[in-house]
Amino acid sequence: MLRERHDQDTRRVSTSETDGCPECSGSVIEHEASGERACEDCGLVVAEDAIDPGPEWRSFDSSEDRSRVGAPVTNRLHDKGLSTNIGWKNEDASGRQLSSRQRRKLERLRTWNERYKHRTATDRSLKHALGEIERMGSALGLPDHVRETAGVIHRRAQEADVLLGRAIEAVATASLYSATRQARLPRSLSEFTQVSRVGKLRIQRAYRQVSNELGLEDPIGDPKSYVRRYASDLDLAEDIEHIANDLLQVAVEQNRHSGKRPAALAAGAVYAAGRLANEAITQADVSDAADVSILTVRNRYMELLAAKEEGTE
DNA sequence: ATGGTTTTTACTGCGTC
DNA sequence: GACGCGGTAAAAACCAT
Repeated sequence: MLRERHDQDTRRVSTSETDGCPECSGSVIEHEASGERACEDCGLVVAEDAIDPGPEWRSFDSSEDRSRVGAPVTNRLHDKGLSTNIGWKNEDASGRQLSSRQRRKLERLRTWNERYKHRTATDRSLKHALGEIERMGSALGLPDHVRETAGVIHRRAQEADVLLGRAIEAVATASLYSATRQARLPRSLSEFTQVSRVGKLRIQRAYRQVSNELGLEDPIGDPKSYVRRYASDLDLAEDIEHIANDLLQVAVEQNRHSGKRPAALAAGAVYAAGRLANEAITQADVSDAADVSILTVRNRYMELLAAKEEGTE
């Protein structure tokens, strides 16, 4: 018994943006979570890492005015770039020098403005963390949008009191790690260890807690996110993809998946699905596509079928 | 460091085309 | 015989403690 396809995580993209599927000229839908665009009919993945088609800048208040005036709000600055800045020059708007009285007044204003900006301890630590995220992000060559999400994650972590007695840098690193995974850019934890100032263990702990606390999905750890790609690589029909996802669903519900490599589970599911659908695909094919050994494909696929048997009884 | 898992490598026999 | 498949044994890699 197959369950209906979950449609809430895909959305149709307007035809003006796409030319339809190159294979079968079916309509192309976008997978929201992964950013992949795939054909609705044949499952061919048209483009991965699609550019977000949404509006680039939002309006700053609820008004309709979207005039592009001023800098965009960014989560990469601790105050989102919205605080007041006072120039350092001692001149007025038209460039005239100021009187000494006005100059002293301006000095005071600057002082207080700076104090206000970094007033609270949380602001200061956030600033620190965002600095670290920037530093590590550029050291690892991660794209801007990843650093941006890392900033958001860190901010949320801070609001959820994850920091308590933890090195800020550990949480910052964890946030960045999490953001890169969200963006499906698999970087190993050890790469982060090399640029971070804290040890692997602390980062791991922080990562666990952050993702638990914030309920973040881990797209890399989710076997289903691999299915589409493998199925596409192997030129498999869409219903096979569905069967594979269904098998994974059952296995996850029975907790048969913990500890197993997600990619391996996905590979097993794809093979099992192919077999159930009488598709001519070999274990070696799947093993190749998924970069998992043949034996592992075998073990996973048999487990999945066993889980399905138990589930239906 | 250690112990428990999973994954990989290597080698096997069986059936089919 | 070549190929796909299922199994075992042992080493390697991984992860949590």
